[in-house]
Amino acid sequence: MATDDGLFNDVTKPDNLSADECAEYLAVLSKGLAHPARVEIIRKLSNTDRKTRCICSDIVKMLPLAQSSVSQHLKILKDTGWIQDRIEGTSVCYCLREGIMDRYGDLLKQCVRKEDCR
Amino acid sequence: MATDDGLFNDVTKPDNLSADECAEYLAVLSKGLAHPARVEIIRKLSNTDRKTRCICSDIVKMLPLAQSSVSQHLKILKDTGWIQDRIEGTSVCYCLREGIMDRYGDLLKQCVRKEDCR
DNA sequence: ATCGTATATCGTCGATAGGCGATTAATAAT
DNA sequence: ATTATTAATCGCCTATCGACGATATACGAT
Repeated sequence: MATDDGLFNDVTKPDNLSADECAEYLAVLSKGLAHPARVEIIRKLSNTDRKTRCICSDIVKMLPLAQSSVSQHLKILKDTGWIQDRIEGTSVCYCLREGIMDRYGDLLKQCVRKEDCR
Repeated sequence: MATDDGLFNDVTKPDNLSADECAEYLAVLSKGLAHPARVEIIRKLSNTDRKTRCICSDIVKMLPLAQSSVSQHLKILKDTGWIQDRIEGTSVCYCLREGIMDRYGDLLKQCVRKEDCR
């Protein structure tokens, strides 16, 4: 089952953001991507469809980091709204939050390209 | 005249990046946006065309931060490749690097959407 | 030469990031 | 019940961030 913490949980909801909220939200999402290891994780997950397994241990194997460090990065990605997890027996399956890439792209356009935040 | 430091100077050049370089570059740019004040600055600059003046002191006025803090954020934006500066008499004119938004968008697509980094 | 304005840089401080190994917790297998 | 596997968390350490006031620098105007 999907977990429920993080700064911007209801990633699917917030739509009429004030300019400040826009900036805040964009900053949070950007912070999620502000480390190469986390970019790698997002790339990996974006190439794994939702039905496919996307297991934590695979991510650990993929990166030149200790398991604890990877776990930390996964937590940050979860807290910043990029990913979800789902427990499957003894392992944990990670996947991108639905539509998060598009949402990020939209925010970039909204907040950065033009003055049309509300 | 445009200054010349920062991690990814030749923002106009790097085009066939390895996967790692892709991740690194995307992380650096993302770090640039990873603070609301910097998002605000980028928004401000993106709504200011290149001919228009985009003066440092205006940015300071816009933000609820000390001048030294704003200067620090501007430095980070410069170092991460988002902006350029140009001295004009006694003030400094800031603007977005040419095509940086598009480049960021492209990187997102390249590095995150599909496995087509080189 | 002096003053005012505009910016960058320095030094300090507390908070956060990022790394690691060790430990804990939870399940699966024996 | 014991053991193995998987992943999160803890504690520790160092480095970087982010804020600030103070200072330095550079220039224009007087």
